[in-house]
Amino acid sequence: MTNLPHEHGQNEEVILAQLPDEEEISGVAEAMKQLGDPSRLRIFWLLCHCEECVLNIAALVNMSSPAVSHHLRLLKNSGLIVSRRSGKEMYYKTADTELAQVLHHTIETLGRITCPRETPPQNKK
Amino acid sequence: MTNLPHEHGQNEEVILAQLPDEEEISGVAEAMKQLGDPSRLRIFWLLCHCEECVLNIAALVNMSSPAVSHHLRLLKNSGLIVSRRSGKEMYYKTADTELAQVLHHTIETLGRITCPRETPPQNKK
DNA sequence: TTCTTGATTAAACAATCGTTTAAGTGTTGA
DNA sequence: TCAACACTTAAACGATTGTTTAATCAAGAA
Repeated sequence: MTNLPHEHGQNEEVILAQLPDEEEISGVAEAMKQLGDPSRLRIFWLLCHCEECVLNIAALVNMSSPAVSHHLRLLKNSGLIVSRRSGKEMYYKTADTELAQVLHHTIETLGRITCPRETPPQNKK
Repeated sequence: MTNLPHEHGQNEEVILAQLPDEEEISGVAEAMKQLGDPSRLRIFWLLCHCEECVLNIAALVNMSSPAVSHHLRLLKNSGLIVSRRSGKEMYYKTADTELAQVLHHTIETLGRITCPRETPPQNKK
């Protein structure tokens, strides 16, 4: 019943039925895209480990505050971080959601894989 | 010893010491960036579950073969997929690496989170 | 060889993105 | 009220990205 150019031994019907729909794919891609930029990735990683105000974040990642502000807005729009005002300062930190936690865990895991430090890259067979 | 605009109660020194270096961050961002595009995400997801030739992939994700070929090249350059020639056809599938496995797992997890289907979004406290 | 099929490459284009500079909020304290 | 500080927004710019069309390459069949 599948209408493919070539017919191999595979069962594409079953696989296609499980293929996440447009909306679902877009949602995941949106989250991944946010962390596809090194600047945002560093900021997100930082905010996974502490809550900081904009000026401090800018100093820690060595960027201008408008640039940091811009990225913070994107991260916040994607629901990855949250903010809170205290006096003149705006404090940001990673959102306490499963989405943020999964991504944090992924980053830490990938960090070890893509650039191994102490442990050699073991191609487990 | 930290030279920050503001001094909060945090221990930024300790955190900064653990901040992944430039190279490590770039590597992770690169992998995430690849899957930040909905087209590539769908192709990658598909190739996590079957091995297919370009024309079939194009038909399954409803894209032109040049477009698919373009994305396949990017995914391959990032080490996320591998290819094999059999006669006139080039077959692609997800690479058998920890990197690809982690990302696959992340996608499946995020898919359930960002767009819950049967299970309601449980904000576990 | 020549023809057909499968896949890649190249060029062109609009669209998106990240950064910078400058102007604009909002809050605090003098 | 005014000035200083923290932050955000706006506009502009160069750079990158994704898609399309057309041309090219690779492999097998006639």
